[in-house]
Amino acid sequence: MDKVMSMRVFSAVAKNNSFSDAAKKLSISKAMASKHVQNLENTLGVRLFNRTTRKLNLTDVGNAYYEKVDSILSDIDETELAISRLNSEPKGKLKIMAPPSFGAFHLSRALSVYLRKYPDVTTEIELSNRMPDLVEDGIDLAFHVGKLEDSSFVARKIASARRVVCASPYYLKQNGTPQAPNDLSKHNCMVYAPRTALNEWEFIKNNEQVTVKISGDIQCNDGDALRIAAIQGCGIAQLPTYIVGLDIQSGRLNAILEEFEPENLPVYAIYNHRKYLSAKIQTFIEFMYEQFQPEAYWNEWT
Amino acid sequence: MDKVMSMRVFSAVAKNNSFSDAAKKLSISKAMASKHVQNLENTLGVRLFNRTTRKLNLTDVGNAYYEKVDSILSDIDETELAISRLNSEPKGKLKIMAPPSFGAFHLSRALSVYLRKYPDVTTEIELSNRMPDLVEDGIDLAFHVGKLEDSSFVARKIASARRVVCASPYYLKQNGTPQAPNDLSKHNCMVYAPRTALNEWEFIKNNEQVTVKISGDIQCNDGDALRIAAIQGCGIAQLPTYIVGLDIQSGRLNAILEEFEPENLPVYAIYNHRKYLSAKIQTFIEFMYEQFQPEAYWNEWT
DNA sequence: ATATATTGTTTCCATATAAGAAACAATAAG
DNA sequence: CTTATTGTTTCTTATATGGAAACAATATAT
Repeated sequence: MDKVMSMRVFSAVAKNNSFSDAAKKLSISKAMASKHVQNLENTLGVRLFNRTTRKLNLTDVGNAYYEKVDSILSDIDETELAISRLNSEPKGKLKIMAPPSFGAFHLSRALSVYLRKYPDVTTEIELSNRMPDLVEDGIDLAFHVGKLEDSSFVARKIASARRVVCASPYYLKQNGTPQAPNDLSKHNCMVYAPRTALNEWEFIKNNEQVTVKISGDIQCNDGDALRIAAIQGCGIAQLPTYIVGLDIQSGRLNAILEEFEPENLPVYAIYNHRKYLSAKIQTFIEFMYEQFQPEAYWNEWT
Repeated sequence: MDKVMSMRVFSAVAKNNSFSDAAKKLSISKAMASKHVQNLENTLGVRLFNRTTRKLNLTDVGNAYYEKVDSILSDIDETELAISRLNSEPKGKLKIMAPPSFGAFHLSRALSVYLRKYPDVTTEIELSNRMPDLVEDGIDLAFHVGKLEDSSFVARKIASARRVVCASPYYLKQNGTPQAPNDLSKHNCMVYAPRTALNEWEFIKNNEQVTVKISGDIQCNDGDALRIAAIQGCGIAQLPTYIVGLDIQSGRLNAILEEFEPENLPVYAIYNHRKYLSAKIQTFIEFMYEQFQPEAYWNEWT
């Protein structure tokens, strides 16, 4: 028998000086009203009302209890209301994790708009190339580019990342421009290994996916570092356009082998659970999704 | 599912960072611990913990809830403890009702001793000849002399009241002393009608109860008034010894027809309920009972 | 690597409980 | 004297409770 309910019944009976009226107001039978008060009396070992079938009077213990019960009940109600509100309005700290090459520019760019829209939300951002442990690290939302291995969390695709092979104009002038994927074997191809090593590059040739083993003198898990290396003419890199899009647009890098481009990688927002998702997380995921509809701005530069 | 229990489980899980440990400490199965937290999450519409089988973390809603839950729980516990104590230690106001002729002297005499023994008890005394309505009048304890009609309350016999026929020496000298109950018909017999009218007096003759119709020019529901009348020589009265005991002892009144005395009347303490009787009432009943053991002092004057 | 132990969850089932309808006892009011 | 209303009790049924065991996931030990 639910003690909180018993307390509600007791309070109502005391207020109305009647079991019947209290039962009506609480939409329960008077039989239950009677049992609830008895339940309280039994657990407390105390008589709360002196009552006959016609008269009702709080005992003085009952009176002392009554003085406390209402404040306890309203404490419970207020707390539950506040908790529900906390979850239904975007509010509180949003802990986000993202790969540096994605987060440093694109995430913070979007975030600044989001935070202006929801001023009660604050953020803590961790940029890292490691795979996040949402529960252990207490992370609300993590971004991941590429296929997902683990499925112990929920993922929502928010954008796609076009991958492009590129090099600096200077490098291409010095070493020639590859015309087909296989030409890459003669070049210094810098390996981007975000979270998983990638010493193969994907392409699409005659509607068929082909992979080309590549090699070079730089392997790095940080896309921005490779971008700098490419710009400086160290070699060729296959990088997402969210890293090199602007460089290609401005001519610092040239895209090559565009006609062999592989399928875009998915960009996921991943989080812990689907049920009872808090408003701050829900609205942020939705907001990020909107940002990159119908196509992420970083994928086009012509 | 008891919400208070669910809150206790939630609090324990948060404290121990473990469902299993919390379950052990609360002596429930871990299955139940899990269900209780789910119960809370469902009623609140909120995720309280991020959890996998190996890791556990409060969500920030969970954290906000946790900050409140403990204070609510301790509020409930403290209240219940205080209420139990209130009932188990003599404390608070004791509302007593008694017939004036009994209360004005004997009750207040005993009460002054009782109150010295239990300083946390205060009293409100109503002296009245009417029959008390314990519930309506909010009376903790009432005293009644004589047979009980109503049985909607609990009664405890605490003493017996000897009844004696008496008159002033002056009256007897003027009108003669009756030698047998039947002689009373020639006398002015004052009718004492406490709560129920008594125009018959009881006697015992040859081990058999006999009643004698009496008449006189005074009928009163207040014993003390009749006592005064008797002392002043107005007539003969049959009165309890708790009223006239001292007068007979001092010679202001003479007892007559002592060999025909009827059975003593019971003196009852009556109260509302037997279960969960508060300490103040319980101890007071016991105290009063002790006062008049083995025999009430008012019944003997020789 | 493989085995073992421990975690939180789920399933299953006997048991206990909740809830209300109706009968009941007590007592005001008409 | 009848009627209506009170709080309690009884009775029955549908539901919930609670734990054992199976389960899935994942640390730790060997």
